[in-house]
Amino acid sequence: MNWQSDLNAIKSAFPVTLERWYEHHKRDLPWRHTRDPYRIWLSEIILQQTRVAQGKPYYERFIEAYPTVADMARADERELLRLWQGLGYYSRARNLHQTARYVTDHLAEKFPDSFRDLLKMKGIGEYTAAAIASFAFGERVPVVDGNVYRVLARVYGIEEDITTTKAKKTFAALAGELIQSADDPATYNQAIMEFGAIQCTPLSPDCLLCPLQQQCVAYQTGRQHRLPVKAKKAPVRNRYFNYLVFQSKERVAMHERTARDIWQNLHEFYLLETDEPKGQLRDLPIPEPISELVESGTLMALPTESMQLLSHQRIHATFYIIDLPDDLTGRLPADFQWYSVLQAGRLPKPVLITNYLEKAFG
DNA sequence: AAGCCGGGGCG
DNA sequence: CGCCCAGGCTT
Repeated sequence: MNWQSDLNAIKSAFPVTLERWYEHHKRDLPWRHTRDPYRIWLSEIILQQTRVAQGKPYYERFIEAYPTVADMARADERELLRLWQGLGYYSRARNLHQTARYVTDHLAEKFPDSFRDLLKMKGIGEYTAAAIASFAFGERVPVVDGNVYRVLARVYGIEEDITTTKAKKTFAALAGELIQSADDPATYNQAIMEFGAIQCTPLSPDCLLCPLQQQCVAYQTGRQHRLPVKAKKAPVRNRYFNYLVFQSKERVAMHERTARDIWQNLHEFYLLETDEPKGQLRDLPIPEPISELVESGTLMALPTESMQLLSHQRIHATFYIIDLPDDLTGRLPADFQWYSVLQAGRLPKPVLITNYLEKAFG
């Protein structure tokens, strides 16, 4: 038996193993006692990005308030939103109402009964369409939610970053292949999600009592805690660069950046960085020797503002032109030099500075 | 492809 | 405090 047929054997055994596990471990949840697409739809919308424990009481209240889709369609939107209060992602509630009205008014209270038609409803995406189609109508379409990413990434040792579009395709294709071997697509879909929720959990998966321990690539290679791979988005930091553009007789003072920071070895004006925007020169924390220069100089025109986006930073720049009397031009820090506009134009500079020079002196 | 939308529970 | 949760819509 080569590895290819070996892998296929695992693939066909996997769904049935999960289905059997599910029959023994499934939680008793209210939406598991019905095949009414309305109730299943409601439960799926509530459970989007929401834990079962948090959503369950809401589900009970909604079913009591609106036993049928027509009841929900007739409801006042403010009342529906009030019932939703505290669940978050409030657009879910608005979409819920819209779809209830659509099903009632245009589909004679009969829910779409296929994955394709369900997808057309407001608030129903790939995951929810697959969930309703399989749970209510037995369609053989795979759900791919956070649990499925985690379980498949671990069992098959998939290292792709699950936040990318490419990875979504990889997982959807694998899930679509796997569900072909399921005894019952609805049970299998429930099973893989339940398995992810209570056995193959994000932080401390119960690998020691896991029925897939032998075939799980992650466990066999000790990587279960590092899968799935999920890139964290780098937070964009706001920085405020207040430039004092000292000028004297058609020349400007510049220096080279040397710090371990952006724009290393590029030239810029005298910089005061603050962690919040400062609208005026007098609000800036100007150190002693420089403040004397500013006092003696002349502020020319209004400050110019511009912004530059970097990968993980947003630079907000404000430029103040300060004209210095001749006798003070030697008082800047030692690394500053005076350049004609032409000379300054030839220095290596950040785009932000180049643009400013062009606009102010070009 | 990336940003936005939320509240709660967990280690 | 950061991560994650039965995702989907908009830009």
